[in-house]
Amino acid sequence: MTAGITRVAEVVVEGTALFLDKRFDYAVPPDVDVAPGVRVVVPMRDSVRSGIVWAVREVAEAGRLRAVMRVMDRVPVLTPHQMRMAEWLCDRYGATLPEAVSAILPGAFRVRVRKVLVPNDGAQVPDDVKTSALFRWIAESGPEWSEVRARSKADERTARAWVGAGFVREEIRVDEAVGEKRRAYLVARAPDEVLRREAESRRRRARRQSDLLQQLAEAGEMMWDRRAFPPSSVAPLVEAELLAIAERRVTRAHPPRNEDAAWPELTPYQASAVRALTEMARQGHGVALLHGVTGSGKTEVYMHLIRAAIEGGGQALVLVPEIALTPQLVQRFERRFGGRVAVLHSGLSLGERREEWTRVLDGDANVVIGARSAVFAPMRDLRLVVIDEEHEPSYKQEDAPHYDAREVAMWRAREAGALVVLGSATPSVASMLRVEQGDARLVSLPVRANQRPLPPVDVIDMREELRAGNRSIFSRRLAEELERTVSEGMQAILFLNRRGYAHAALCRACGHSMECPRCDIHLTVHRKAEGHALVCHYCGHEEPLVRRCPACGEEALVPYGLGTEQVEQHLLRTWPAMRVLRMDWDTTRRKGALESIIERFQRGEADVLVGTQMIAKGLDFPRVRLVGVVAADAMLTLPDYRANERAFQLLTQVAGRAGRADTDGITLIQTYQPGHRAIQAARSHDYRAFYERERESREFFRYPPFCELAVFLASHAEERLARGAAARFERELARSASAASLTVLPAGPSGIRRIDNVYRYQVVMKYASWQDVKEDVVRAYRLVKEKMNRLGGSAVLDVNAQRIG
DNA sequence: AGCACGCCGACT
DNA sequence: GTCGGCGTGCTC
Repeated sequence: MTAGITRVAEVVVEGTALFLDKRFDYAVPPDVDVAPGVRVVVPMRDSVRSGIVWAVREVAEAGRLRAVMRVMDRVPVLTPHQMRMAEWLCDRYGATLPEAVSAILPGAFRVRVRKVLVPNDGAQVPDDVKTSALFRWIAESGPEWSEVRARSKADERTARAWVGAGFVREEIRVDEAVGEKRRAYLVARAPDEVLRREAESRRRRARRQSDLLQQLAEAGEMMWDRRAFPPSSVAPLVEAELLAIAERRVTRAHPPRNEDAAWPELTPYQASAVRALTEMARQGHGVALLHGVTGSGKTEVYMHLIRAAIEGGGQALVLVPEIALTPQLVQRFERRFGGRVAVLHSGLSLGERREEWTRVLDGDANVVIGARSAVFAPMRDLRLVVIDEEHEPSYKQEDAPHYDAREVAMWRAREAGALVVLGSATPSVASMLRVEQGDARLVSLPVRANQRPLPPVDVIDMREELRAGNRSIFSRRLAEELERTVSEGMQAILFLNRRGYAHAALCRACGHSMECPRCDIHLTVHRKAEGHALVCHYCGHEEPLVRRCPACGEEALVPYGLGTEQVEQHLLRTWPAMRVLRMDWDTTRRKGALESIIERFQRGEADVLVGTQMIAKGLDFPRVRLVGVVAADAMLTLPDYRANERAFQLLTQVAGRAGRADTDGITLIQTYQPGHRAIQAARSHDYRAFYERERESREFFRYPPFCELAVFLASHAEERLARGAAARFERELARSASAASLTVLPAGPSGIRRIDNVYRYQVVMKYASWQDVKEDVVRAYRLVKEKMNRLGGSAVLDVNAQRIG
C-alpha cells in the first residue's frame, strides 16, 4: 500500500435510533481486508457495535477517524443488489438504513457485541476484594454492566471503583448469533497399505484400534463416533501419526436430488399459459397475472417456468402467503427439484436459516421458496419470481419497516430483468387494474385441471331457517348434506372466520359486554378444562366467565356469537359418532400440530374439519365433497374499505376446497344477508362481475388502488401524549410544502384505542404519488418519533398501508 | 439508545 | 448556596 493513503470504510451501524440513519467513516487498518457487504465491529461513542461495510474509499489523510475493530467475514454476507434494495426500502417506506438491513439480513447473521467485566489478571488485587462475593461473581460470570446494575446500586458503584483501581477491566466480547455446526472427524495420515498393516498387527491386543484403522483405510476419513471409538482408542493412533482429528463443518441433510419425480402432462390451458409466460420470460422483465380458478393447476405452471429458469442457469423465487400452512406445496417442490430447493420460513432454527441462506448465496440452491421475508434472499441471478395467492394480505409486513413483499419482489425483478408471475384465483383489485392499465399481462386458466366444473355454491338464508323454527346453527340443508357426505365415506370442511367458543360475553338483562381491563376490546369466550374463560386476543388477559353481570348484577351473562369451538361442540352433540378435527390458531400453535392435523385429515381419520381461514389456503384434500360456510356474516361487516374484496376472496377460496379430485363437490354458504354482492359473486363464480363493481366503487370513493394510503401511529401509556403526538404530526403536515398533494384525515384514536394499556392515536393520509409527498411525510414522522422515543412511547409510519385502524 | 451539557426549583 | 430535574445536542 502506498504510504499516506488510508482506506476508509463507510459503515452502516446496527441500531434502531434515528441518528444511525447514515454511513459512519472508520479507518481500515493496513493489514485488514474489507469489502462492501462484510460485517464489522466498530466503536461508537463509548460503546461498541456491529455494522455492515457499505463502501470503501481511499483518502490521503485519515485525520482523526476511529478504526474498524474487527472484521467478521471474508466473503460479504450482502450482495450489491441487496444493498441497493436496502436503500430502496428506505426511500419507499421511510425506514432507516439499519432498519432496512435488519429486515434483509436474517437474525442468524447478527453479531452480538457485549462489554463485559473480567478480573484484571495483571493487577495486585487486595485479599478483601478478591474474596468478596461481588468479585467472585464477576470472575465467574463475566457480567455486562446492566447485570451488575440489576444486582444493586451499591455493587455498581463498587464495580466502577474497581475498574478505576484496575482490579477489574472491561472486555469486548464478540459472538455470532449462531456458530457453524462443527463435528470432529478422523482423517488418515498414512497410506492405505500402512493402515492395513498396522490394523493387522493390532488385531490381537487392540481390537478397537484395529477396526478403526481398517475402516479408515477404506474411507480415508470419517466422522468420529465417540461411542464406537473412545478417546482411549484414538489417542495412541494420533500419537503414532496414523491419523489426525480434524474439525469439519457439517450441514443439515437435504433431500436427495430427486428430479425424476413425474411431470404430469399439462392440460391445454396450462400448456398455453406456460408457452405465453416462457416467451415473456425470454424477453426479460415483465409482470404477468396468472388468473386461474381454484383447482386449475397454477402450481404445475409455476413448476415448468421454474424449470426453464434454472435450466438457463438462473434462480427462481417462489413466495407463498404462509409457508407453515403449505407443507404440501413445499413437498411438491422438493420432489421435483430435490436438493436445489431452499426453504425459508419462520419455523427454522437460527442455524437452519443461516444454512439455507448460505446455500442460496453460494448458488447451491436455485429455487427459493418461502413466505414474505424470503423476498430478501440473496439470489445473484434471479430470472423468475412467483407470487402465489398474490391477493393475500400477509404479504404486507405489519411491523416496521412495513414493507410489502409484492412491491419488493417487483423492484428486484425489474433490477434483475426477471419475470414476475402473480398467481391467484381471485386477483386483487390492484393487480387487475394493473392489467387494465397495460402494466401487466393477463394469462388465464379458466377451468379445473380435473376437467370438472367448479362446485355449485348454494346460499342459505338463515332468516328462513329461523322462521321455519330451526334454531340450530346448522340449516336443514347443511345438516342433510353433512349426513349424506359422511355416510358416503366422504369428508366435509366447515369454515368459520372466528376462533374461540363465542365472539363475546353479553348480559341479557342490560346489554353489557365484557371488556378487557387492559384493552379497548371485548373479550372472547373460550372453552377450558375448568369451564368457560374470557380471553383477550390482543394482550392475552384471561379471566373465568361467571354468570353475574358486573354492570347490573343480574345472573344473565351468556356467550354470544359463534366461534369454531362451538361449531365443533354442536357437531359432536348432534352427531356423536362423527369424527371431528378443528384447525385454528389455538389448535395449531404448537410446533408440528398443523402438519399433524393436515395429515390426519388427509388419511381419513376424521369426517369433518372445522377451521378458520387457515383451512382456505391452498390445501388439497381429494376426498372433500362438502364445504360449509357456517356464518358468512362475520366477514361482511369488517370496518374496512377492503371488506368486500376480502369476503369474496375468502368465500371463493373456501368453496375451492370442494371436489378437487374425481368427485363432484358442493359448497353451502349460510348467511343472514343472502343478497350481499360478495356472496352473490362467490355463488356464481363470477370474478369479473365482482371486480367491475368493486373497481367502480373504489374509484368513486377514491380508495386504493386509485390512491395510496399511509398511516402514522403514535403509542404511549399516557393517552394525552399519544393524542398529542398524532395532533403534532397532523399540524406538521398541514404546513408542509406538499400539503396540496396530500389529503390528511383528522388525527384520532386508532381502531382499537388501547392495547395492553398503551394508547394508540393515528393520522391517515391519502395521496396519488408517494414520490411527491414522501419528503415531508418522513420529515414530520421523524420529528415526532424522536420526541416520542424520549417520552417513552413509540411512533410508526406505515406507507402503502393495507389496513387502517 | 445513551450520555454529557446546561439552565431553573427544594434541600443540608 | 447546591443537588438534581429533564430539554437539547452528539455520536465517524
